[in-house]
Amino acid sequence: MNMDSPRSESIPDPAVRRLSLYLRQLEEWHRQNRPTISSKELGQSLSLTDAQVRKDLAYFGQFGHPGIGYHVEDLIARVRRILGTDKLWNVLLVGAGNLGRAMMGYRGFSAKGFNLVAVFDADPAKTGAKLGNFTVLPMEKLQPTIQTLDIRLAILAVPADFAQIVANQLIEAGIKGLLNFAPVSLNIPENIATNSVDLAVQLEQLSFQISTLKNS
Amino acid sequence: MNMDSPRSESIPDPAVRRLSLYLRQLEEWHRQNRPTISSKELGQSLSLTDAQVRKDLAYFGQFGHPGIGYHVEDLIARVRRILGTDKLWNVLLVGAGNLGRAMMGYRGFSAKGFNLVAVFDADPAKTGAKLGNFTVLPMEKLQPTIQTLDIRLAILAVPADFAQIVANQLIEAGIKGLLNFAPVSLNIPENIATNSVDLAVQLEQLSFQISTLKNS
DNA sequence: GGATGTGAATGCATTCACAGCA
DNA sequence: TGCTGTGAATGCATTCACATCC
Repeated sequence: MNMDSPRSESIPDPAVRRLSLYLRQLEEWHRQNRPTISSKELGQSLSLTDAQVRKDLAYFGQFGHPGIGYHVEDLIARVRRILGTDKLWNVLLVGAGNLGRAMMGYRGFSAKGFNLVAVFDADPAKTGAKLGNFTVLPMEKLQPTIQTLDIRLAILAVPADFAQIVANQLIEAGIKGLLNFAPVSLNIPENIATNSVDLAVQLEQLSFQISTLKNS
Repeated sequence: MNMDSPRSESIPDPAVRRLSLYLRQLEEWHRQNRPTISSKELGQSLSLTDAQVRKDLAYFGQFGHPGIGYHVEDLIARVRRILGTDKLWNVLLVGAGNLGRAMMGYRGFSAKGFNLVAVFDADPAKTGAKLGNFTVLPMEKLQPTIQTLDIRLAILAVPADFAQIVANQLIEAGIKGLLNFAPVSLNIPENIATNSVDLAVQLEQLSFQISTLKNS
């Protein structure tokens, strides 16, 4: 069962976040038919040190070749395996508003191992409608759909006031990971993975940086 | 080496990120007419320790009252001042695709101190069209618009292949902060603030967490 | 020579624990 | 008593520096 994941619990969280960025960069080099890459180059492309890159990758195994670097195609496969995206994940979306429709239109999912397979909305005025390739389903269909399609990931694109309620419904229905776009802090059990993106928070961080970056 | 900005440079980045979350939570309590809040409660609402909250706020000043806590309305004003969102920021958007249109439709900007004032697209088929309240402008209008409206923040919602090019144009035209939704690592000068949101990266992180969270 | 992998050293961020104030 | 603000202690993450291998 447990082959080359020696110490899952001692891996720094920042290292895992960077792993996704390494992968994105590696895929770019792969498109350019670059066969091999050094930790130095990989680091430079993301403004990191070479040591940082090597240390990060070494948490998961020995993927490099001294004197040569990392084989791009091989490392991509390894990183995907680590992140769990070597297999395809079915994903559902709740919220057929502006943001939800943007998600439905996003063509980049499948290349990264994700498959948007169902869209829900609580508003009866929206359910039944055909938006792009999707028919918007009512919330009652949540549980059966999740089970039938073995969905573990959900994207939450509903108004702030409903986010916690819908999150509860999703977890109740068996979802294991939640990507939340509503500007609220969700109260989520320990065994459910969650991740939030708040547009206003992002802009605030820029505002702060600009306001305090006068002297350089 | 000795500079006269006492703490501006020694504030941990994670503390600044949490500041935005504190603000969001405080605003929620303010809507509920909660007059005062303790570091304990504020921490619990975000799964942080009370000491963490106090230490974070103390980087910026002494805002609390021993025995009582923090005055909600006052602290909101203080935090907004710190983040720079006590004044309104004009923001522009590049990219009138799916995601761009979602941004145009987002009603939550102004309450947080941001004002979307102009939308651009490189595609001549899109420029001139009226989308919602916005007329999509061609890229040639970038520089004059930025200067006329004193825009310092930009949201980048263009395809990956164009992100770097457009980023360069924006910086050239005087933009100081950049919120990038394209799945690429931008190469940006030191004195420009930047922040990225990559949907696939977010999902990958969830995938990893779920895959390695079996034992709990 | 050119590059990795990794203990050791450094540097940050978080937590502790307590003095001090309302 | 209840709560803040903060030095000191702890715990993590990053960087250094070098043995090792192609």
